[in-house]
Parts: sequence; C-alpha cells; structure tokens
Amino acid sequence: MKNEEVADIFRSIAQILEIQEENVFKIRAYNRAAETVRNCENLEEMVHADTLTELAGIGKDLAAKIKEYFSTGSIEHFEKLKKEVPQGVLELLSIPTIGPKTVKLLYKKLRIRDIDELEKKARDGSLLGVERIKEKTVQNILKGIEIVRKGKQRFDIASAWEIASYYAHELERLPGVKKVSVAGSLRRMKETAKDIDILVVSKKASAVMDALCRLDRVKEVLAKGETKTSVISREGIQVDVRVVDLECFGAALLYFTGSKNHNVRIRTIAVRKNLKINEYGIFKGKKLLASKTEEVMYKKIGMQYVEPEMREDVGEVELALKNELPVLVEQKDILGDFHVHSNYSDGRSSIEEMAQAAKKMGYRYLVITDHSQSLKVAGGLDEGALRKKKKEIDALNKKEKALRILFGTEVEIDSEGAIDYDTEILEGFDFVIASIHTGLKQPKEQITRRLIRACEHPCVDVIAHPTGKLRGVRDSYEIDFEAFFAAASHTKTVLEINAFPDRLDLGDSLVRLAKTKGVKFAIGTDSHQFSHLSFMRYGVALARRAGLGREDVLNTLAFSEVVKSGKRPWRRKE
DNA sequence: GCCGTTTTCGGCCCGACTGTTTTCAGTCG
Repeated sequence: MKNEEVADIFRSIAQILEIQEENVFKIRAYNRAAETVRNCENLEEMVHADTLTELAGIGKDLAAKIKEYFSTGSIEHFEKLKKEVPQGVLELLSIPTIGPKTVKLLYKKLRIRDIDELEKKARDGSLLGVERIKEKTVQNILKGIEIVRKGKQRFDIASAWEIASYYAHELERLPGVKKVSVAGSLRRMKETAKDIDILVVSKKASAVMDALCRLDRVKEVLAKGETKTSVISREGIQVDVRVVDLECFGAALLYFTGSKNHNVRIRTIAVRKNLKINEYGIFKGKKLLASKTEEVMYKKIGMQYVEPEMREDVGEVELALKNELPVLVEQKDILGDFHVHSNYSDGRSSIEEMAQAAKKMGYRYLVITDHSQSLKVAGGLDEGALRKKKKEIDALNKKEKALRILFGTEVEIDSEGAIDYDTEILEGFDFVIASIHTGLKQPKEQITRRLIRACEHPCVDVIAHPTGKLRGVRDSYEIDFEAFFAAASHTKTVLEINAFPDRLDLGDSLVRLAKTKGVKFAIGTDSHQFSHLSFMRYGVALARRAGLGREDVLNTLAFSEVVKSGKRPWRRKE
C-alpha cells in the first residue's frame, strides 16, 4: 500500500532530523503527518483530487512530497537525507532505551552504523569509553537488541483484548482497587495493538505494582516505579499499568487513551484558553477545574465528549468544538449478523448451534452464508446441498420463533465478474453476499470491473470483504475505489464491514470515503464457528471509528426493513 | 513543517522512570 510507504518515509525523515537535532516541531510535523498518511487508505484518490491539504497536519510542502512520491516513486529530499544518515543507523532507533541522542553519539564517536556492530562493541567493552554509558546501559542495550531481533509484531485486536482482559481481571481482584480500565489504542479499538495500557484506581499504588509483577503471565519487568510499571507478557506484548487516585480518573483515562495526536490537539486548545491539561486534571494556574470524568474534562475545554474510537485527530476535534459529532452506532443496536458459515461449507458449527449462539447475542435474525459451488476448497455448495440446507433451515424456523434464520450464500465473483450461481438459484436466497477469492493479483482495472459487475447484478445484496486484505497474509487487491463506491451507491449494493479480526475490511478510512458517496454498510462476522459471532464488537467498533450512525448500518434494521431498503424491488411486498 | 474567534509570524503538550549523576539528560508514551 502506497500510503504505508509514504508514512514510512515520513517517519524515517523525522528520525534522521531527530539524529541531526533539527527543530523539534519540524520533527513532530513529520511524525504527525506519517500517522495521518498511514491511517489514510484512500491517499491515491486524494492525490488525484488534489485535496491532500485537507488532511490534518498536511500543508503545502508535505502535500507536494506525497505527490512527488506518487508520480516518481521517490522523494528527493529523503534521498538526500539518506546519504547523510545511513539506513542501518536508523535501525538502531528501534532498540528500546536507545533514542536519537544515543544513536548520534554512537555514530559520531564509534562509527557504529548498524545493530550488528553495536552488539559487537557492546560485548567487547568498547562502549564503556563513551560518555554517559556505563555497565547498566550496556546491559540494557544488549537486552534491547535481543528484543528487536525477536521482532515486536503487532497483535490483532481480538488477541490483544484477550490478554488485556486477563490483566484487567487480575488487577480488579486486588484489595484496595476501586476501578480498572483498559486504555490506549485498545480502548480506541484500533485494528492492531503494539502494547496494552491499563489504568487502575487505587490508593495503594505500590501494592498494585508489586502484585502486577508477580502475575503468572508476566515474563519480564521492564520498568517499575511508584505509579507506573511496564512488563512483557508471556505472549510477547508489552503491558503498561498506571495507578491513579479516583479523583483524577477522568483526566488519567483521557491522557492514557490517546491518541497522542488527539491529546496534543486538545491540550493545544486548552493552552489557547489559558488552561493546562495533564493526566491529573485540567488547570487554570494552580486551580483544578475538572478531573473526575472524561465528560467533565471535555466540557471544561468547551467541546463535546468524543467517543474513544474517534480520537485519532482526523477531524473529530473540529466537529466536537462545533457540537457536530455524529451519534455512533452501538452494539445494542445490532439485530443480526449478515455473514456466517455453517458446517455445510467450511464452518465448524451446525446451523442450529450458530442459531443458538445468535439468540444469546440477542439477535432477531441470522443469515447463513455458506460458500458457493465453485469455491471447492471451502466446501462450496452445489444445488443438491442447497436444497438440503434450505429444508433444514425451514424446519429450524418452524421450531424457533424468537430468531429468524435466513437462507443465504457467499457467492463467488469469478475472474470476469460473473456470479457463481444462475439467477434462478440466486432468486431463491433470502440474502446474497458476493466476494472475490480468486484472481487477487489481477490489474486494478480488471478487479474494479469485476466488483462493479457484481454490484450491477440484480440479486447481489452485499459485497463482502471488499478489498480482500488479510492481516499478515496479503494486502488489499488493487481497486479504483472512487469508481467502485460510485457503482455500489448507484446500484444500492451494500458494502460489508467484515468484523473478523484478521480482515476488518473495509477499513475505517475507506468506510468514511464510501459513506460520502452514499454507500450503506452491513456488518458481518464471517464466523466459522459459533464463538466467532462475538467478533461483532470489532465490526461495530470499526463502524464507530469511521463515524457511522445507526442509519448507516443495515444490522440495526429488522430483516423486513432490510429487504424493503434493498435493491430488489420485487421483494418489497414480502 | 503546520497553522490561525489572540496571529500569515511566532508559536507549537506534558509528566514518569532510568541511569548516571548530585541536579539532570534521555527515553517513552
């Protein structure tokens, strides 16, 4: 993805400037821009529409650099800087406890140019000659190198929440602990997490720190202070725990939730009003104005409460100042799931088991969307199997009144954009979602044409996992999003928000773009066993991150309303 | 390098922990 490439370059530029001890604000500008660009999946569209400067933190200069990258494949300014500070030197920054100052020192004094050289000189003792470096620092560097070599991978949101829940639960049980909250990117429900942040309310901070370090799943203690401790969990993820008083819980939660850019924005706004915000509260001079809850903190700054999922500094601060934040969709609004598999194709649970689990979720309907005939590897259903499945669903629906099970399919879009079943069969389904599983490397024009043809098919209600990205496996296939979203909107084809933690597709910035084109969304978990139905929360979170309200999301409608709102007019009399 | 109901110039968020010091710089979030 080009946005990632540009983001990496901006980050590298920031790092080089840091080592060169450039103006810290320029460095911050590059870092902020890197984040903004990384979160922007439709960067290419913005380059073509010449709207880059609408992005937060992108001005004339950076917009020109982004354009330069899209037209030439490189950025002149960066090529020049790379000659001044070699790439290997930048890699030293990835070592924990080593920052720009140390890197500069090592490079200037000992000509250390990469991690291997640093390790050699750490072991042979030649590091000890450098100012401010003694035995303990050498040990930390060696430990840091080990951590980097192992690779600090990001964790998917579901795994990270599982680990976070363990720590939160264990900390809650401690005597004197009044409250525990997960904070950080996990509370903002980002797709992946690099670490876990937990906030604890207790008057006995040191007892909490001690107990934390003794927990079973703690592999290593990185730093332990009076109110703040960092450990590595046995899964390899870092867990940061901070203890505060109940009085400043809101201020601490706000600070600890981030994002960093969001915090910087609201602190800047506070400064203009002669106020100061830190993790203990919002102050006028020495006088505390608010600190107990996030709600009162936002109120004192003069803005609306911002839901954690929206705190990315992508425009939400401006909306909150104008009192124009959207009312976001919530889990309790969700009445059904549009994408689940059963053991008829590649799922592990029976239709009945899936239905029971859906009932427990409080749903009113569940669409069983097994794969279609051509996807043999996933046990795609032929006509005979479809008849059997329909019969089973009809029988179950007779027994069960609270939940309606719907006869659906996830049908293949073939390499030309044709739909796997004949129209006659497709008309027999209650609901049809269509997706691409083959020909993923086709050129952009062809993939876009396939998707648009699928949208134009009268029986296709939803395009499932529209970009095909799969975490750690493959990126999105190439799509002309403008054209695709226009077609979806025009044909009233709904786009899926796939809630499976490795997919989360469409991503939030593309959902935002699609919404501006008038597209509606259906959240589907892509469950392959009944326990997967709980992934709905990640789909809802993604929708919230994109600023969607109930009105944007099909799952908030009763199924009869879904049918009426859909593209197949002949079904509306149902 | 960005940005503007104080400004197109002069600002730009704030504190905890560590190691090496004896008052603080560097790193991190």
